[in-house]
Amino acid sequence: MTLVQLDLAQIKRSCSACSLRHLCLPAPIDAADLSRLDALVRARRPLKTGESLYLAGAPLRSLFVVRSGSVKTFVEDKEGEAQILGFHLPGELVGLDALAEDAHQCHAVALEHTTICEVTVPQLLDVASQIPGFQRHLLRLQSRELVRDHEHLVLTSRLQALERVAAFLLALSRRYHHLGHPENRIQLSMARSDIANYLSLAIETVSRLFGKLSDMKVISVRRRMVHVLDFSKLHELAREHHQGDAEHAYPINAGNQAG
Amino acid sequence: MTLVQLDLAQIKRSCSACSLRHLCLPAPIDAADLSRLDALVRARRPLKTGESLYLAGAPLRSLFVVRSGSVKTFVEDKEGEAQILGFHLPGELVGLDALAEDAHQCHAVALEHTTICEVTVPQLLDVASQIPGFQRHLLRLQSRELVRDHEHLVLTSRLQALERVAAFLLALSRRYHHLGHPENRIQLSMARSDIANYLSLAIETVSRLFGKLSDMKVISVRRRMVHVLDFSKLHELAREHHQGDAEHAYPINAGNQAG
DNA sequence: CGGGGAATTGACGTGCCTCAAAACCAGTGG
DNA sequence: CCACTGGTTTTGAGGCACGTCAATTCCCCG
Repeated sequence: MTLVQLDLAQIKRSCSACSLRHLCLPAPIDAADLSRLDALVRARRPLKTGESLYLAGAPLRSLFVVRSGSVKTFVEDKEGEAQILGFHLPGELVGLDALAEDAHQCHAVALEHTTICEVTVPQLLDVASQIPGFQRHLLRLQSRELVRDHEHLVLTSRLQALERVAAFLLALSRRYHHLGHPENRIQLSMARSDIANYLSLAIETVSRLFGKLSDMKVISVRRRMVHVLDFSKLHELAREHHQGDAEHAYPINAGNQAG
Repeated sequence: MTLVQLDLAQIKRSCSACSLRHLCLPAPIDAADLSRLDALVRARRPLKTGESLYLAGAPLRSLFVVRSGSVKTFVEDKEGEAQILGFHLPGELVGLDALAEDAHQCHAVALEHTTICEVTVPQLLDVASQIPGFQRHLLRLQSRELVRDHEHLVLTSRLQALERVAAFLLALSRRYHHLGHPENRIQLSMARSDIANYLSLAIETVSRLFGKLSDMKVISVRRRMVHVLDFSKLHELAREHHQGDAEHAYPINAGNQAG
């Protein structure tokens, strides 16, 4: 390997050149600060499908940003049954829930071939106390995570099974679109069982509802490839804009059966 | 009102004299820093039952600490149906989910007569950047909130109705005990409908299960006063230590019906 | 003592889970 | 090129935990 190649690799994994920069860094950041950040971000060996980024209980050393691919985080109960907390796409910070106890509270596993940026916590806190606005940025990211969790709770607690699936697909579409993907084409990186677990449904129910949405010509599904055919219908099903829908006038209960 | 009384009131609401100090402040904090904090904490007019601390959508100006009483936070969907996100007891910070968008994402309402400490966000961030460890403390608090939310999700997603109620009571018992209350005596500040909503159950189900736990001699209930009679049984029911229980060998499903 | 919200209790219905089996697909090796 | 294997996904039949509806009962409070 020549020096030139090394330099290229170096540049390629620096924040300055990263296309995801606007996702993990605060908006106004000058060149000097940026290079300071570059110094402390390390690239990790890429993860293969199913490989673990960290385990619950592990001492907190670093936080991670997904660079490409995707990661699921989940907790396990005593019987070994998992509850998936979230799916993390490129540009998203992983590990924030470990800051309370200085130990990871959940497992993080790659859903596909995935590359990761790593920042050690002491360095991160150090930089945060020095670069104005960065401390605030961290708080913002954590707060955003809180809001996400609340949305997840509402998703699983207050929506019918079909509504959950529709909302899930819409959210994924939005997030991938935000990363520059076409918004009608969703390449799922997770298995049906992961989707079911995340939505608190049985795997068979998810499968059936994918079929139903397909029958309704709202999406087309082939294995893990989903195409959205009718966004407005999907929105309607996800109860996201409810513009005078007629057919499914369910009573909206304080705590319905499905949640 | 005399000057002496004013001074007493002043002292009483200062952080230095607050019995909850160890809850909202980082452990090692010196006298000078403490008085600096005192300067920026304001007491608010007490809230009556049902009164609102802030509404979703309101611009973020301050964060709040419950001083006495309790608060529920909740979001509302388009149909006006609520989903309760959490109950906040004395010493707990409220409003952290507003830091992402500089606007409150949920409503906060007092469940009983409640007193509140208020800190404006600019002042808080200012102090955080000056007092070493305080920035970290804020991140810790937010992280703890994340962990709480994850526990709430597991509670509603993976547990049977009876298990949820048991786990809920145990958690409340623990939290009040931590505040110096007797751990077997739980004075609920919220209505059955709030508990039901928080646990994603129908209000009738909660009522029936309170009755069932009472029949089983695990608790005694009279209106909003709950006494725990058998902690180990309650733990068992909450699936918190599962020591070879025989009777209810449910299959633990990937996504059971109730969630 | 009477009005009204909160809580309880009972009868019944159903959305989703469970169990079971078939279909599908990717990867492997003959 | 195709049969073989194992995991994933789909499809069907039936059951149950919890929701819904409706009617009391219980308190709190004026």
